[in-house]
Amino acid sequence: MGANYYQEAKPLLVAVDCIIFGFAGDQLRLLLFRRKVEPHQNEWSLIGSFVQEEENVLAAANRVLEESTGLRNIFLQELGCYGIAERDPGARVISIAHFALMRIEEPSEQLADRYQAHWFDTDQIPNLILDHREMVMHALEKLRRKARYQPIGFELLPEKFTIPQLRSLYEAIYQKELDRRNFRKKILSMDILEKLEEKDKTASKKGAFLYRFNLEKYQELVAKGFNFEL
Amino acid sequence: MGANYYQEAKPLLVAVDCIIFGFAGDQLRLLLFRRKVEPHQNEWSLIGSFVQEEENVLAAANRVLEESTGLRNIFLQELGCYGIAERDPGARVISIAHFALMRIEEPSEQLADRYQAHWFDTDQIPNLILDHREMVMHALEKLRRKARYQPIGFELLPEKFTIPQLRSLYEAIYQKELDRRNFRKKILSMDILEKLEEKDKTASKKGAFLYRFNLEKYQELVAKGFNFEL
DNA sequence: GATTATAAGCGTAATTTTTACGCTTATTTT
DNA sequence: AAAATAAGCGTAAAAATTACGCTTATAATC
Repeated sequence: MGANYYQEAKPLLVAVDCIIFGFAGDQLRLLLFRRKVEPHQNEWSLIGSFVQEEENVLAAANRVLEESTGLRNIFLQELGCYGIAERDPGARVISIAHFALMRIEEPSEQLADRYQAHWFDTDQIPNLILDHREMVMHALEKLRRKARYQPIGFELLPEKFTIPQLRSLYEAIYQKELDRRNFRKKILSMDILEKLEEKDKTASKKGAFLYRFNLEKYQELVAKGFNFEL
Repeated sequence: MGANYYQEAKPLLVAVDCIIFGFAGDQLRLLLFRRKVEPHQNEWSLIGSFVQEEENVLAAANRVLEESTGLRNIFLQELGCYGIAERDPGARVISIAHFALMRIEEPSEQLADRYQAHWFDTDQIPNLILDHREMVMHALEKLRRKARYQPIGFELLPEKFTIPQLRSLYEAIYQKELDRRNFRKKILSMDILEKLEEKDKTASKKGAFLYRFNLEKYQELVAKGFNFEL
């Protein structure tokens, strides 16, 4: 110890990996990529990168997201550290896994072509390299837990959405049916949705009113002690 | 990329830091240490260490705990990665913070002498080095959130405890008073405590029966869909 | 052009959970 | 023996959750 404190320690490679979730067709989906390098070249993998010398870890995850989807400012949060010494046969690498939530919109096919990426159903995930399956499973657990107490579900929906769409999302997350009428009652009673004049008519004959999540209102309520729970 | 994939990346120092909580005198407490090295020698700090080349990250945290308290097998869980590039003026170090829960028992004074450690009230935490205060605040939040849905509080109590003791712990964690009668009703209704014959008479004239957390019973109930919530 | 089918949307009753709080009990202190 | 204290038990009121019937708007079908 002492003067040599920092010199005596052995540095390790530090990576970030991103578990990217989306929602489409009433299903929760995961974005996976073909690995470009050996070992395991061409196998399905989470997208990741090494953390650069002067780069914040979270910034590295954001960079990876932008490089792999073209999107900035999407929901991104740390999942945890994967630090088993032998987890990567290529070298001693610890990975800080992050999970991201994005709206799947038009560029979906472009994504696939440009980045060799593909959306998988979360209950049909192919074999993944290293400990990536474990990361995905943990991310799913975390998403399920977190979605209940924080309004993060909206990150997966378009800005304007219907109550039935929102319910369908929660049914996908929780993997269980929710009563239409009670769900609507509960979410509306929170008073964090803004009702719009427009209706979405793509999903039903009658059509359903579009709503928007009101972040300011939500934060105001939270400041007064409100707890989101769905 | 390609063959040089791993070679091109720049390795970083990886540390673990431990936020160690205890409970004594109806107060939640935090174990802090005098830092042994420069910079910030002698200032209050979390206990930590660099992750060794062939060591799992979690194992490093466990090693630190054992070296600093003499205790093995205490509750330990990852808190998160602290990865701001400039967080440590001594070098580029990322730290994986962990939080630990321990029973404060006899060796408390020994700890202080042997390891230059001291238990602080969680609402009277002194200035800490680097981003350690931030880590502690996050750990407190996580503890408060997690204690509500997982029976981790028992890790902070002696094996045998009374209902009023348990309530006092939760009052300390949540920083609010809980109704004696409703608290008892709720925790007993879960059917995860085993009532003992003995009474503890140190805290009241009448004395209170001792209980023990029944882990097997708890796990059995969880398997059947039970959700702990306090 | 009327009828049917479908999902949206509104309401109400039953049930369960939470909250508030009174009363008794065992023991120590006065 | 009386008073004081915290443990422990019970019950009623209030709030939240659950179950589910009915109406409505629209597109598809007859």
